[in-house]
Amino acid sequence: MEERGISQAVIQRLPRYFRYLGELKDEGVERISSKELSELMKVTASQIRQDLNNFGGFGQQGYGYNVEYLYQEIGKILGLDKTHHFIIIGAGNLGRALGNYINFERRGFIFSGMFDQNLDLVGMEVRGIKVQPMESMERFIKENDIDIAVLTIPKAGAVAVAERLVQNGIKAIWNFAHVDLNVPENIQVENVHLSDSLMKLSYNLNRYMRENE
Amino acid sequence: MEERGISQAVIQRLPRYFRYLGELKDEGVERISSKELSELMKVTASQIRQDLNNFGGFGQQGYGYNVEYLYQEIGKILGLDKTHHFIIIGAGNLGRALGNYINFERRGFIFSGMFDQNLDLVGMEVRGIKVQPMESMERFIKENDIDIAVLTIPKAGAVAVAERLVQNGIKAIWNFAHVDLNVPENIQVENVHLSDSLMKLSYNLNRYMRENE
DNA sequence: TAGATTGTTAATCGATTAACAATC
DNA sequence: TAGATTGTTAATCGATTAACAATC
Repeated sequence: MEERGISQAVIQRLPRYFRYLGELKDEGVERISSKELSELMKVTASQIRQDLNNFGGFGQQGYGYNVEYLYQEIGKILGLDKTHHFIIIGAGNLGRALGNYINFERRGFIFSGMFDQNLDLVGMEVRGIKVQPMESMERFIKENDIDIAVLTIPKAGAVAVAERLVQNGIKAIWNFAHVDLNVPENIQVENVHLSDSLMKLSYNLNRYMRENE
Repeated sequence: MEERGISQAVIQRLPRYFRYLGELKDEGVERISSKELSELMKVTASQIRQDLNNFGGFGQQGYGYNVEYLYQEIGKILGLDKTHHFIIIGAGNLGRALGNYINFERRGFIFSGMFDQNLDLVGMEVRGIKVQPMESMERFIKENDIDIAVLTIPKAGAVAVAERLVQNGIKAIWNFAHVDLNVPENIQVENVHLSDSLMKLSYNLNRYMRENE
């Protein structure tokens, strides 16, 4: 499990580079220097060069970076050249919203199955995928080469479901449940705690208001 | 606009403290030491004490922290004792999912209005709130004391809509559009870039797979 | 070639952890 | 009072920024 020593702070910035480079590419920009990119993204040129050099030298002295090439390379670093199949656990509003989001497919994430405890939702279709009962989950994971699970269920059941997912070979969990999962460290978990995010916004909003009236 | 010098890293951790304390409170736990809490949350006791002491001394030597009191105090720091009205711009799947999420009300965030460009969606109801056309937005914001806008529209229109929101007195934007907004610095923006989050998961998943086969 | 800009080392800054005196 | 645990200062660690030699 040899840690490659690249900090999560760096990883977190890669998708943003990827996004800006994608836009530059679409605009037909061929090359860009770290300085130009830094002005666009409002970060330091130093940081861009340091971040990229964690993964290799993608630029050329005196020239800068080739936009198309760098875009492709960051995509590879992020693993977007690979295909992963994912399932969504929880067919509520949020689960259905994510299931309907077609852009994930463009990045290699294939929506393959959806599950819910609530039998009223079973049979419902989301983008051509039929919601199945929880009992079918184990078998489905194994037979369909699923390695990512998206958890959009209430926090009460989330920890137990996460354990079941792991036992059946899930390698990564995108967790929208408002609870910290308890899984082995070789399982990748990415938390999206929406209410935490809203509370942070709330803090900043109230602090600003306090200071200004 | 005097900066109070509390880092966003600290702010980001507050909702998690709040969540754990809420659970302890519900379990009837009366007091807890930074050491016990640190074991529960898998952080250092030092960090907990440092974080809290940015806002004042909430504990007592030899005793620890009173759970109920600390919970309340963190809630106040986060501004959860105040009420804020928010609107959702974009009545697509994600917008509707957020509109249907009732827990925000419990924290003082009141879902007050919803808007969409698509006239097919106008008139639709989400939790008792009728979707209105974009033209009604300006007036609605002013007449209903709205200070938070949730942006769940495609990135193409997001930057322009954000500017309109700001012109009409919105103080904070919870941005789900996959683009960086360009608003004055006194406007609070909290980004939730879902695909960035998924790409980070992808990186970690692929790195782990690379290292293990 | 001269100019530009990278890759990388060194300096700085900030955040986390450790230690301990204060005190309940 | 003695023991426990905070609040806070000092030490360490890591991340960011600056500087510059290498090189296209």
